[in-house]
Amino acid sequence: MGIVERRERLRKQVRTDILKTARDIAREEGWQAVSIRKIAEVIEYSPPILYEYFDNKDKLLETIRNEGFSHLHNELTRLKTLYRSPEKLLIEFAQVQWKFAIEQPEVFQVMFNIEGAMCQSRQAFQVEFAMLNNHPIWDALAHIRPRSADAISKTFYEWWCLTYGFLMVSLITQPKASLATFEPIFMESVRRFVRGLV
Amino acid sequence: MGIVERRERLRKQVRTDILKTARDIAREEGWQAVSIRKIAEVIEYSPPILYEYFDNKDKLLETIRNEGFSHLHNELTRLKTLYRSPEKLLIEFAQVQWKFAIEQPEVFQVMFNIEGAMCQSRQAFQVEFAMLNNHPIWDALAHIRPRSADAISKTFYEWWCLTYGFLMVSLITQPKASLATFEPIFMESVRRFVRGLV
DNA sequence: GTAAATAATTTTACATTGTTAAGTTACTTC
DNA sequence: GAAGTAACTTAACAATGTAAAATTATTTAC
Repeated sequence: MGIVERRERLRKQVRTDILKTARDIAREEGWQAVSIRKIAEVIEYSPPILYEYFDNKDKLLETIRNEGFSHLHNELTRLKTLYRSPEKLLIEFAQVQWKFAIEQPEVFQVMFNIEGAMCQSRQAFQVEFAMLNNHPIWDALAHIRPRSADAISKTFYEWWCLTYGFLMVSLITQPKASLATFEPIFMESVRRFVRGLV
Repeated sequence: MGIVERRERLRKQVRTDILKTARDIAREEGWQAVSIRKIAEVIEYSPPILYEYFDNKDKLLETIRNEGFSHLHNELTRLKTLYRSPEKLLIEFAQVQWKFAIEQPEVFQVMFNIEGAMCQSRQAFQVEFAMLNNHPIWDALAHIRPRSADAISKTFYEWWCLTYGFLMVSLITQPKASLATFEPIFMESVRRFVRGLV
């Protein structure tokens, strides 16, 4: 009997719709405008239905945040298979980060609690910024200049502050239309950082 | 008759109390917890009184944001009188920025719409990031390495992305208790940036 | 010193929010 | 088709920003 499967498929679809709708509203009107009721209206269900899929609004945002971080992480591991040179990997990944932040600003906003997005869970940060080896970026830095784990961890942290920091400042302070102007400045900063590593 | 003056003084005091209370609540419980009613309760007035002092909640936050930016700007001009060397000025100002962000995180949060703070007005950014000469930082960069105005403006922007970006990433992703750990990393990044300018 | 005028403040109200509990409808199984 | 279960909605609560109306306190004019 495919009844259970059909139900499961439907559930999955509704869940995806909820997440997509939240992102859509956020992109159009900002995260302050995202409410359970508005999402419910768009997906044509009553508001309490959302609580069948997410414990609360915070967990919904947490899901979007985690998807954002794991999307970038997947891109990073994909790039690792493409480029042997650690320098190239860093630069290409920075490019991917920029593209992601510009194309999906509403996800980036949730990832870092900026511009009205607010998610309590700090779990994603502990994963992203864990200063352990075996992270592709950490490895790349270690390959470019082998040093003590502590020294590399420091550079690892500087990397995230440079890339994510640049993106945050740009997304927060610049009007959307003029953002493209800053991409070359960003990429040049990244290249200088990579050059300065040796 | 000093009646008008007395009233004016009282008004000023209440206004200050409102701003201070907002910051206090934000520091203790975060900006999501700051509500007109809660502020009113603390200053022992009914909620609508707040609208005699600020058009709305957004304007209240805008005031805190502007005060934050002008405080830093004042510190910068103060430092300019203390240090002749532009390199020294940059490094000392970075130190002031760090101190400010750590000691008054709730103000920093409003300045950049992070961690639940949300203020629509972008006015402060236009002032802070206006790539014009006569800004102490812009001047310092121009003195360290004289170039075209465009080239300096680019570096000027990189400066803000480095300093504010580093602070944002740190404030957002790190638990308050461990923030102190990152100060030397921040300062080293700034020094490398300054060294790299020549 | 009292009445009128004005300023200061509060009470009441409305729409919107997240979220829960109770109720209802639709579907599946026997 | 009846019983049981899953899916869903309605109604409700407390908290929010904010406006209008009502009230109280203070000042001014006589």
